[in-house]
Amino acid sequence: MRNAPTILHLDMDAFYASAEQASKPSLRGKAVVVGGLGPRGVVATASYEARVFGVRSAMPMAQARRLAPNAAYLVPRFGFYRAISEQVMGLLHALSPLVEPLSLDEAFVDLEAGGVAWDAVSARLVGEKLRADIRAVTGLTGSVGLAASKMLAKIASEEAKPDGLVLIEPGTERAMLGPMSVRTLPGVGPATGDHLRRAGITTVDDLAEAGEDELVRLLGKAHGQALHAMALAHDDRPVVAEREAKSVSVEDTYDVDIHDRLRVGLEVQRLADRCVRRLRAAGLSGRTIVLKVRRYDFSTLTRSETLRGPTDDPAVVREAAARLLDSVDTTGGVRLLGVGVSGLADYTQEDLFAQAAGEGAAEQVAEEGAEEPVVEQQVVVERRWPAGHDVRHAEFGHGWVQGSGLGRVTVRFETPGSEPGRVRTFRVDDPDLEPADPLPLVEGAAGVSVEGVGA
DNA sequence: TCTGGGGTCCTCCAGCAT
DNA sequence: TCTGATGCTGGAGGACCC
Repeated sequence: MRNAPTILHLDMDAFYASAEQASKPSLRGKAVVVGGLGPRGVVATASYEARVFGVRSAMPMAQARRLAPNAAYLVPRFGFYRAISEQVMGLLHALSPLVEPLSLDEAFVDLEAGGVAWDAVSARLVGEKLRADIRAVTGLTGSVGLAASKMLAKIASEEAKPDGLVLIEPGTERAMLGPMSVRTLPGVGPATGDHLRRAGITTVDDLAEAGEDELVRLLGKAHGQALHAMALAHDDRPVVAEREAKSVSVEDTYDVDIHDRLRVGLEVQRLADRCVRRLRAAGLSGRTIVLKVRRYDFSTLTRSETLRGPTDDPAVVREAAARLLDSVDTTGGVRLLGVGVSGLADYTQEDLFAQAAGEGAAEQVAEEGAEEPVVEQQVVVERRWPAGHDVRHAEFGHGWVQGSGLGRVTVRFETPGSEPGRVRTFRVDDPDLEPADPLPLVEGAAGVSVEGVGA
């Protein structure tokens, strides 16, 4: 661990919900919940106003609706969020070549490697300027943590939320961490937290006192050693700019459990094709095919098969997935199916026989479109008017879908820079109404690249 | 109307080779 | 030739993260 707080962790505040509020003036200051709206959806992000009612990430949507019945419920628009994320990541890359994105809304930056900060004073200045720049370019707020290690920088940004900056001075880490819950440390989730609590360990100080041997005995070698080091505030992990993917997978949860074995088989084939499309789009192939099945009772099992060599052939992946399905009992119904490929390589080395066998299928997949997930969602957008998506009306201009049903769609006409707008209702097939790309959140700023972000 | 989707890493076990 | 130790690989599952 270095002796200056020059590792920065940025965490955008309630990112998806804040982006929606910035995009829709009538939602500012209101409870907004973004997540799956189907019968089995969960909350992806809740605005701070919604959190007041107890709504949290990963909570079933039905529960969120009971807690906050008057909140606005929107489906995620990942293309839109990705465009904003790219603006933010651009600001981070201006600080240092060493930027490690963790997700669309989170990243580590090594400020020392960028030569922009070398002590607490300069680091704090860089952090504050970054927050101001993010607000200027995106209109959103982010919280910044500064410390001498990744773990501490992440804890600091959590402490800084929302819309703040916390710097942990080297030398003060142990005192600060000591009284905190073990759950504060990365890698301690509900299961490990419970395990430790049963052993009488609830705080970081307890962890440090327990000693490495005891933690290894309780949690296993890797986890025990890592946790003991973290409790002592030891963390030497570098900021890593490029990470190679280890696996590619797709999965679907069905609104209603599937009982029909034939249908299960067809869904697995469909997922295998989707997975291969993703694999090919990334220029990858893989050796191990994994089938995932979540049954009616939420029990989850996986079956995998390792091939002789890597493949990106849809027929080969389909056949392997079908073989794996043969070994699974789906009596009682399945709620989720998934197909994944791991053991990735960035080249294909399929034997000639398999190539020939798969040719027809490969063409079929190509015809369905290499960017199928996006295309498929755009088709859905056009027909179903998902809540929250942008639209344009020939007469009333730009707006967003507030809700739809019974052949009607309700639209609120407003833009990021306007006052809260008025609501009008149209027939779903109104020829004057069409889906639109999101508008930039900040007028005159570099601008959200809006191409195709409606999906 | 209870529990998404896409990942990573770790542990344990069995089978096999040395 | 047999046996035990060891290490590797594959398969399954669990925990965690955003």
